[in-house]
Amino acid sequence: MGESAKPQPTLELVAARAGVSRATVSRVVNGSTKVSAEVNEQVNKAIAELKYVPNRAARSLANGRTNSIALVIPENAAKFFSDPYFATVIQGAAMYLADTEFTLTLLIATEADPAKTGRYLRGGNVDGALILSHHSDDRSYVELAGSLPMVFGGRPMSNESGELHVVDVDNVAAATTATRTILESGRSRVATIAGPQNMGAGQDRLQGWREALEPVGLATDLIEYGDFTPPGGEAAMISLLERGVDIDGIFIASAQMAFGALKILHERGIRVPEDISITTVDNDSYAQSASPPLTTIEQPAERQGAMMAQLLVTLIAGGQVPERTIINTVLIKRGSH
Amino acid sequence: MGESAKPQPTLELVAARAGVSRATVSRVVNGSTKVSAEVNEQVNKAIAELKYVPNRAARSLANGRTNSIALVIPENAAKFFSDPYFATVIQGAAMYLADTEFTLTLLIATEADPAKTGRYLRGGNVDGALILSHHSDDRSYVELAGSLPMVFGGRPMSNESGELHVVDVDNVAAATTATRTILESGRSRVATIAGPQNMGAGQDRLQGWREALEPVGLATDLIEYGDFTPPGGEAAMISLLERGVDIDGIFIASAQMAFGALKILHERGIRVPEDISITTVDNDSYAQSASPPLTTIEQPAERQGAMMAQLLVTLIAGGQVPERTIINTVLIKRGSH
DNA sequence: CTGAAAGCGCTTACAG
DNA sequence: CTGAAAGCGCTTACAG
Repeated sequence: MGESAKPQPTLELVAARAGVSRATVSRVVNGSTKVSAEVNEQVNKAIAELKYVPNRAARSLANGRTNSIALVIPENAAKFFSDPYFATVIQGAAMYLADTEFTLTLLIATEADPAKTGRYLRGGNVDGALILSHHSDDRSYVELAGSLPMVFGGRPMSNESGELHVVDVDNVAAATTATRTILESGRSRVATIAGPQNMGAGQDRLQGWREALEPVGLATDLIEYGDFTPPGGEAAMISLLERGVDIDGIFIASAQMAFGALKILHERGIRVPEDISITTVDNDSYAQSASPPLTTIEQPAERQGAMMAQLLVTLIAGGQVPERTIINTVLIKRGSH
Repeated sequence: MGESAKPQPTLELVAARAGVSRATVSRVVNGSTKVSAEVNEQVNKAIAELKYVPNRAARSLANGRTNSIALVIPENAAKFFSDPYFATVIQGAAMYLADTEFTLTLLIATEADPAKTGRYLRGGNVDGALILSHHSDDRSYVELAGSLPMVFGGRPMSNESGELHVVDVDNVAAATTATRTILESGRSRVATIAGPQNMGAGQDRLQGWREALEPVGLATDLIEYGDFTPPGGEAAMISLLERGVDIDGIFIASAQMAFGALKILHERGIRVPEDISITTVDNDSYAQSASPPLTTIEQPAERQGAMMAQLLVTLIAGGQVPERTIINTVLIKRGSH
């Protein structure tokens, strides 16, 4: 008959201690305004004394909300997680949600069972989802957008439906700006190391480079591709050099690739920016620590993540959000151009 | 009376369709062995046809388990998330759990409300927790270990209780090995750039450096500290050089710091490894892309994360796990020593 | 091997 | 402003 130690105190216990009904305790817990100040105080006192914490499962079952949000990440996560840009987006979303009632559930979209994630999302386990997939095979998520509030980070490749909400930077404009910065220092033979063409960011940055060169009558034939990583940048740089063309500028689609490219350039005694002017995207530690430090386009990744979370919360609450939200980028001039 | 569209099919619907009771459907869903093959098949057919997915909240409320695991991360997450090592640990844990019934909930231990995380963990919202905090103020989590299955990544600073489960690399041995590698190339004036001394890894690697030098009668006075980031490494390198001592080797406690130090060395025309031999810890893209590529100790971060998850799952299931699990490191020889 | 029934801890119309 | 009661969708002894 004595009180046992471990089990969490329940609403019922709080109610008994405060001398009110469970309904009233529930109202206090949920911040209902229709509770008298006096009762409100009693109940809060009991809650504090008992260290009562509401049971999520019960609450969820009763009101049909889960208070949890999925963060979907492509399995190809080795690359993904170690990319400071994505890591920072996640951080921004997580920190924003830490101040809300929502909890973030990490979902790895595994290739072994591709339907698993969809099942989970559709299974009523979350109130909404943040999608960071960027590959061409993101169709399944795009289709889910009809039945579950979702916000995409970066534009998905397969956007037929239109009824999507995405938070993105204007990658085309960013690349154009970065490329023009090279032109301003008087260069005229400008190459690019582009990102993967099965990602929106990869496509758009290549496009932006073109849009800077074409209007001024410069050639757009010097293109190599990398996977956004340092080794990818190294390989692309080598290929570029092997062409035997006189290059005096390169727009490189990510700082990590620029970093790899720089290494090759150093090894061959090619000077930056004297011989080749370089600009890139991402203001991460690669851009900052490179020699010379890289002139780059900063993407406010943390803000992007927070924005994604904020929009999703709005969506879940039944609010309206724009289909496309653009996060402004800023050009950071350093020594590489 | 017509069937409406959206609402998830319930257990009840499946039962009706399969012509059995809800209890039986529940048994099938949970893989009970005491169901006849025939009934089992009928039920599974109904489940497939209805695309039934069990409601987590209801299940959780009924059986007292949440099937979710918290991943606790210190708020000081800017540094944290962009550290490839931690990112990879998280990835390892997430991928391991993706194949289980458990879901990973990201918890940022916010400084604004330090008790919030504790409340969440104690509130019965999760079945267990993975703690990646490494600072001296991790006491609150250590204390929680009594009431909730927990596994620590890296040894916590305040380990009074003893009843802890930690997965760690042997940082002392790693540092000793790395430092000895410098000695083997005939160096005798060996400095270190150590990590933060409020983290276990920072302390232990400094200790390992000492243990390599003292037995052979070398001085252990050349110590500078950094925060594990490239800028931290730069600053420490500058301080080291300002001492005006002839240094011919440096053990640097992280690749990111080594990376920063290398930048300073390049600028001053000091050659690596000719003038100064360098070894470090972490086989990430910093170590791989540096010039020269860094001789380093690889910590299998993904495996560490997976191991943490695995041990926690065992603990939750009521199993026994060792208090300390050591992940082996491996020395990777490259051009910097 | 299978079913009826109680119960998990909340929320929420509905009355008053 | 407050309470009694039904209900959220499962699981699990308990019988049979």
